[in-house]
Amino acid sequence: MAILGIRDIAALANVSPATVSRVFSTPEMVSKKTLNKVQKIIDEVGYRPNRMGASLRTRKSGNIVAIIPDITNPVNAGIIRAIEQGAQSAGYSVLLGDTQGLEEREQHYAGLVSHGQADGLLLFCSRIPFKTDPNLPLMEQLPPMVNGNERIDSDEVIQVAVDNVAAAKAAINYLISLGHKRIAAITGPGNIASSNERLEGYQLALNEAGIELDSALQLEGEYLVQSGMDCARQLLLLPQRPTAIFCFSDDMAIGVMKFLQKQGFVVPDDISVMGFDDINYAKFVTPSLTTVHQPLHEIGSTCIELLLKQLQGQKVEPGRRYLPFELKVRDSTGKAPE
Amino acid sequence: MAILGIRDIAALANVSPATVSRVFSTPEMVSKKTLNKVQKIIDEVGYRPNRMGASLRTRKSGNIVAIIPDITNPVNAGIIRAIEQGAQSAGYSVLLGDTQGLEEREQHYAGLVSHGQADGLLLFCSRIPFKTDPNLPLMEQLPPMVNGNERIDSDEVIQVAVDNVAAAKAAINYLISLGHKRIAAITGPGNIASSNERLEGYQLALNEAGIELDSALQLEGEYLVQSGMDCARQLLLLPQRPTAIFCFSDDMAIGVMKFLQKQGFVVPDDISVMGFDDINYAKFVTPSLTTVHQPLHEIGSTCIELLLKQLQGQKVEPGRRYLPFELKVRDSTGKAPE
DNA sequence: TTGTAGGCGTTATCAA
DNA sequence: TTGATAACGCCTACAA
Repeated sequence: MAILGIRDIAALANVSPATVSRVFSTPEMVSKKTLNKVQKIIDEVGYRPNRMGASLRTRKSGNIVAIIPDITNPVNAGIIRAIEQGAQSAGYSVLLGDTQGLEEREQHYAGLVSHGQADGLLLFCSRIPFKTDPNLPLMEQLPPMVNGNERIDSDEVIQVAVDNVAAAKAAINYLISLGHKRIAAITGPGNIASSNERLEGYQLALNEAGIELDSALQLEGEYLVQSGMDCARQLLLLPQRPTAIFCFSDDMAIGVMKFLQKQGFVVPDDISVMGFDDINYAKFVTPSLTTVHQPLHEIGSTCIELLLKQLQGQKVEPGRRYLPFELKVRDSTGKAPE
Repeated sequence: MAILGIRDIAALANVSPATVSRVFSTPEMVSKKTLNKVQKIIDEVGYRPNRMGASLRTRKSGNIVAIIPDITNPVNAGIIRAIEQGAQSAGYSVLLGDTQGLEEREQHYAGLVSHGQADGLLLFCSRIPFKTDPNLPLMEQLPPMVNGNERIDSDEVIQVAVDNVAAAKAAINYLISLGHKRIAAITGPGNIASSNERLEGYQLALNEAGIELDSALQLEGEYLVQSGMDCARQLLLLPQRPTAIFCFSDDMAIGVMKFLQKQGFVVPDDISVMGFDDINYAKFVTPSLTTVHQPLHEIGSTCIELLLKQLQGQKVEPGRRYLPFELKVRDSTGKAPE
């Protein structure tokens, strides 16, 4: 049995193809009687309109692309889930663009929009994956797009994220309030915007408290458990050890705790550890991890919402939207030792 | 500037649309000279062929759908990453179908294939999301499809997974070898195929060792950390406590350990805990978790490979492919107490 | 409320 | 090696 098209259905129902089309797109414009008649045929033969034909005509694919560095990262996974839900309930499908941080792949996936394979873009990295003419306004050169998590340095892009500077500041202020003065920071990779913002918040908080910065206490990690362990080792070798370690991701914090414990240190009595993200496991490691909560679902749903608005032709104001973070105090932080 | 089409390029380059098309699809059939000429125009105006037009003609969308219950689960995320890589390097894009376990959503996403929006299907649940006629051979009614992880009861479907029965058996045999006789099992939801297989392996291993089954030691969880904690509480309330607990997911094992420790038990001295999956955090919790390793990357890459083969018109034998699991012995299991 | 007709952008077939 | 022509399946003025 060959696959039937709209004309076959029309013939079987004794109506025109246009009417069949209307049954799907604007059923209120079809009389009850014909509607039933056509519907019956459709159900009988199991006709499904071909999306490609429709897309070609309407110039809408019904897809959006989400460009993320790593779906394996719980932060991204949480965001993507919210995106997928929002997209689905608006009739859109989500194309997954896992880039492993590679610019080449970011461009590949952004290209899907240029090819008409997707209508809009959700971008979770800090590069704009399009060649743009600096003489023209940026907004006019970009497709419907929302940038999440990683800041892009432009006021013309719609951005959704937590205020990383303020969040890091809040984290450090809490540690300071516990009496800590030698506070180490384990950052993410130096080319990641969010990591640099957190670093800024860290330095700001220390400055405001009149604590001198010590570059030996500032280590660069890779947002992975293993780099937490590596950095912890380095910090323990210091002549003057920190009394608290602020990690820019929970994974690294987990690595730090693991290493400290292996070396016989007690967290938080000897050294306090603070994370960032509040992944699921943060409350289940031992001791449970004090960390900065990111509202993953809200980040994802805000991103998709703003994108859908654009796709529906509504104007969305460019610029940053900050979503609220929350300091989750648990058991990995405590008073500074004497 | 309006978007240019293939005819515009053809006009600019003084060739026919067919030639421009060939520059993309079969450049070896175009003379060097015309190739260069056309290429130059393409680069100048930044022409990108519209995928919808091509798809309509070729009846290939270039997309595949991955239907998974929850992208937030590290097991799924790991598999998806491998899938995405394999798909991308073959020129396919991956549509993400996160279903939250809802049959309705499974069908929605499977529908993308019927609508021509995707060419094939990767299925990580145990229902076939198509209405099929039981009188006809199943294979002829299904689109190119591969089923991963969750068994479907049919020899006509291509399936890729770990041998859950054997894996669970190996896990229990190891516990038995440590002297454990009262071994509890915390299963996944009762409608999940993989969970039932693991349960089968658990029972088989105990039977073969001549250990009587005790239904009080067999609890149903939800694959979540929280249900691990809940089940652990129940087990501790038993008149005869287990000396070992086998959890059908690492998340539940982490919950179990957390609860045991909170109650003052020492793992593994008082009670041994074994997980399943070997997620990233398994080796970083305290004590590090003994568990059954699933080869996530290999599962994903095998799935996509078998799907791509079908999409290229090659015949793929239906039936199950088992990928090797591995027992990872760490610190959460030890000799049974006297 | 329904039908007619043309075209969305590409590729496949066939002929040159 | 290249070109002319006809679909692919659908939607949407416009006309009836």
